[in-house]
Amino acid sequence: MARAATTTDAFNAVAEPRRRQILDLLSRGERPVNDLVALLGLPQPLVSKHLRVLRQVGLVAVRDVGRQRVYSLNGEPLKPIHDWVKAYEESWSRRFDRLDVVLEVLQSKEDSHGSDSD
Amino acid sequence: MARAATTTDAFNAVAEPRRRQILDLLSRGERPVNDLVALLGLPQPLVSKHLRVLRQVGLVAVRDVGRQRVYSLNGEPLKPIHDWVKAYEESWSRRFDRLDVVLEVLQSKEDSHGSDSD
DNA sequence: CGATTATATGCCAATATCGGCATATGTCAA
DNA sequence: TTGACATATGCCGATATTGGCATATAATCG
Repeated sequence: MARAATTTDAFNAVAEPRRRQILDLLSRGERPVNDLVALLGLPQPLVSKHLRVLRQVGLVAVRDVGRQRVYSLNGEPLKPIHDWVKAYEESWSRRFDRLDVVLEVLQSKEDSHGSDSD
Repeated sequence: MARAATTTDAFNAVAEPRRRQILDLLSRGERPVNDLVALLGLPQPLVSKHLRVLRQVGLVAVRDVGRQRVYSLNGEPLKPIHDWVKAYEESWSRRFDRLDVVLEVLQSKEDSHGSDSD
């Protein structure tokens, strides 16, 4: 085995920061590839490759306009991510409701287990 | 280069479904490793390895209790994920506000570009 | 047709993963 | 001390990634 393919999931596809950047740009409106290339300052083949991954998980759609390919956002595959993290929202916003847990965290940081930093 | 380390980010750490499962279990309360092993039905070394990754990105904390190591959830590193996806929430909940985009998606699916299924 | 523009693909190197299995480390009990 | 229990680590194989560079494919223009 190995790590799951980046095209398995939105989870996996979006773990790559550049792909998140691309989505962020597209959220402002559709763009042809070369626009993205210019905005990102990355080599064109690399951008095309990232777009391919995003296409395969359905996060972007393409449309042909002359010799350009215009990419647009399709956020729906992000919903599972949203749904999943949303359940944890309280764990940081109301995190002092469970002081015991906080204390445990602090305690384990002071303890002697190689300080779990690795 | 290669793919970013799983320990780089919460984004990367959480791309692995088993690690999400572990967090889901811990969200119900802290647990020693063997509890998780039993609940997940996975080999113990594998669980320990996943826990290590989660520890390295700060998603879990450990506490020693006798010869057991009790793991607990720390959701805070998930906040960046939440913040990021949240911005896209409208793109699926209000997705018919931009009918043009929807039409483009449909159109590109009918078009002849190898149907972007790959 | 040939040239140019726009984008996608192919191949390569380097890397780090996940899972399997064996084993090290650590802790408590007799 | 010896042993049993709980957990972590080490090494291995197989795989797939990201980025680089060259090149293929596609479409438009003269």
